[in-house]
Amino acid sequence: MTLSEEDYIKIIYHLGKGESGSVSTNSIAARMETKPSSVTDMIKKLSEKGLVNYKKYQGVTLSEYGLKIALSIVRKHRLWEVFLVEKLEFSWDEVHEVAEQLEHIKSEKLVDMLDKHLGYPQIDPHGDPIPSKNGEFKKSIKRLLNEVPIGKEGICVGVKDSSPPFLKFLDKNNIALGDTILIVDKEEFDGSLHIKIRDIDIHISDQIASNLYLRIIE
Amino acid sequence: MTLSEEDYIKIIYHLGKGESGSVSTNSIAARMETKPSSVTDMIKKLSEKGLVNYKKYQGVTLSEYGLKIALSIVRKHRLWEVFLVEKLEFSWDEVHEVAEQLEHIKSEKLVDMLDKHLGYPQIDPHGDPIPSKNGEFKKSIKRLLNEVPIGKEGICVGVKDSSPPFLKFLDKNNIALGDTILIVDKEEFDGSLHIKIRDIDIHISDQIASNLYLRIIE
DNA sequence: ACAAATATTTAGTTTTGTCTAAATTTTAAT
DNA sequence: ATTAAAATTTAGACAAAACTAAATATTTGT
Repeated sequence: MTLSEEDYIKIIYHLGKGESGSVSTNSIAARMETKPSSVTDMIKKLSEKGLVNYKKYQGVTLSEYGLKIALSIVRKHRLWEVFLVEKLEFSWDEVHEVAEQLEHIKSEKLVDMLDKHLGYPQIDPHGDPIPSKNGEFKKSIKRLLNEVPIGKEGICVGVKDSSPPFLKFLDKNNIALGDTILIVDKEEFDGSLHIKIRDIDIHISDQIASNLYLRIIE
Repeated sequence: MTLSEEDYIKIIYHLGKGESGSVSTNSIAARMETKPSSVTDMIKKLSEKGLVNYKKYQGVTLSEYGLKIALSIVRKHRLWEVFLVEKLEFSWDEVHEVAEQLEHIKSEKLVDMLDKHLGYPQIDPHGDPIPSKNGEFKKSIKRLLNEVPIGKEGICVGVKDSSPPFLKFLDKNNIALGDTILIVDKEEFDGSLHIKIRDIDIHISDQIASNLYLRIIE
């Protein structure tokens, strides 16, 4: 698989999730920032290699084999994103471009060991689920932090209240988009939460918790 | 810089260290596993871009700019090797192929943060020094472990005694080529050493220490 | 010094992934 | 149901990086 082929497969995968069935030449061209004629050429090649199902003028879908490849690329991309945020202090919005490069590195052992090193994460800093080695997916849902059950962990993916004081609070407490948050305990009395973030325990009020969105696994 | 150009620059750098002055077309071709005619083509391109000094039939040397690029690639390669061994449990002999790919990832922040994450290592798992961000090099020397001064650290790069019992001993104590070893203390009484390896303190006899080679910085 | 051996370069192709321009098919509108 | 618009494909070309075969330079052995 060349770099370019992998990019096409990944894009067809992402566009295909829109559930409209098959993916159009034009939409691929737009995402690849290339011309439709180039896309046609590449699709033919991918089709000959058995990675996609293609009928002229009818758009394209991933074959079973193509889907497997796509999932392995997505897996790599998201694991690297976790690595960049958790280990190298990248912020949520800086990771994509670099992960885009790292996802093409070819080494099964590298991916396995990276997965282990990161503690087998199931979700990336954008809250998207990470496919397992054999391509299985957990579904993820978005919840306000105060609605997440005790013991669950999730990724911080957004705020309900975006007022400067609230954002300042988050900043002061070192809570950023992309951070993993574990709900350690909840006080019955006032609904306040004990959470663990970057291995540090902090205590936050229900008011804060009801303005932070987490993405959690099912 | 394309991938291929980077490979050429790196190879010219390594061959050039042989101090014969300029690097021959043939030697580059051998290392690149390509044909001399292809090398000539590429050298012309690199020369036009100001990365190398080239006169027909006279071989090639890196320009100042080319050297800067080469050092940055070497730096990346060796930092990734440290990462693979220290963080992902790769062994000394598994890292090269993967680092060969990782060295081409383009992100200044990635390299800086990786360097920080690894604790600014000065030497890679093969005992070769890692150029600093601005291309400076420490010289490295090979020493028997029992000749390394207290407080120094080095990389395990070889054994003097390669008998099965000795190798078995190393294995049992989790000492492998590529491991970083810190000399914590030496017992005056019997010359035995307290060393730290992978964050674990162990105590080894002088007999062991006099059969293990470390590579240390200056 | 000069022929033979070796090293290097040139010339002309190939492959990959792209492009433009033109042709064709599908979709949408009336 | 036609036709205009949009989407897609074909045909022909190009740049990068490689190749083969042939030509040219350099080095070496005597």
